[in-house]
Amino acid sequence: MPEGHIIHRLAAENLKTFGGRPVRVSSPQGRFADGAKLIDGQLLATAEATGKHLFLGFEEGAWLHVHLGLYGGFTFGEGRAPAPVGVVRLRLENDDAYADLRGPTTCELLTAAEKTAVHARLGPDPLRADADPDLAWRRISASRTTVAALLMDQKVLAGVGNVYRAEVLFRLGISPHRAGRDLTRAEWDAVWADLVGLMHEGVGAGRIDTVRPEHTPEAMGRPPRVDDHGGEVYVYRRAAMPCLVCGTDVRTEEHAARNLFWCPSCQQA
DNA sequence: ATGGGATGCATAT
DNA sequence: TATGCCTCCCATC
Repeated sequence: MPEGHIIHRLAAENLKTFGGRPVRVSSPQGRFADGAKLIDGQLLATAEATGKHLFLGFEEGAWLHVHLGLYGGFTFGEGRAPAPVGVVRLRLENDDAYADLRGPTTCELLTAAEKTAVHARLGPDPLRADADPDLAWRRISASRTTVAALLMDQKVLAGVGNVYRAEVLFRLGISPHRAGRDLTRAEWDAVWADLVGLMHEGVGAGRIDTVRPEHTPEAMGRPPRVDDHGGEVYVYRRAAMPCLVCGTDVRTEEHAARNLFWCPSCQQA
């Protein structure tokens, strides 16, 4: 379930599990066999994330660059690694633990310069302390593109995906169809601040929860919901269900090749 | 058994 | 704007 919060968690978990020790690196599937061989047995020195990009730094200077794409994922386990199940692109292991990577859109080795180039094409990441939200504001405030599309554009903002996009716009009552340049500075500041808060909570929880305490099913006197993506949200994947705040049916449409969800009443143009 | 969908992105037009 | 790609899982037949 890869938006930026998951990638930051993965950086921390990889570092905790493998950091400072030699790591056996392999590619049971074979597709990353050449790269795995180059770093096999080296110490894992660092791990970091920017947006949805994960970087593991090895002792001789190579960077393992992973992007999960739509459905890639890591599985961690304790103890000796079992025989691989399914299509495992990358396996990291030591005597105490292992991690399997399946289905990534990117799994490659980069030089430091190549890694820098990846960072250079990404906008500020709300989860990074060194992020400069002004860089995003400059692009948004000059763009005729919808705010819905801009929030998903990793050159504008790194780490926000379809769930955070839908939810932050709902929480601030902003119609997803407004042009970026029609946002006020105050609205942008609020969007950024909310993303910083929500995404940090997401890193801690490992899931996306955006519903304020006063709107939880319990507080509203509704039966509790079980959401199939794992968190409590206002509009994401709630098409044709009543808005948790006003009761209007949540709407959905395909927007720039992604499913967009919003409440037409709470988020007026 | 099958097929569609998915929290993403690159490329082509 | 449309298409392809990576892989798994679930609903449906």
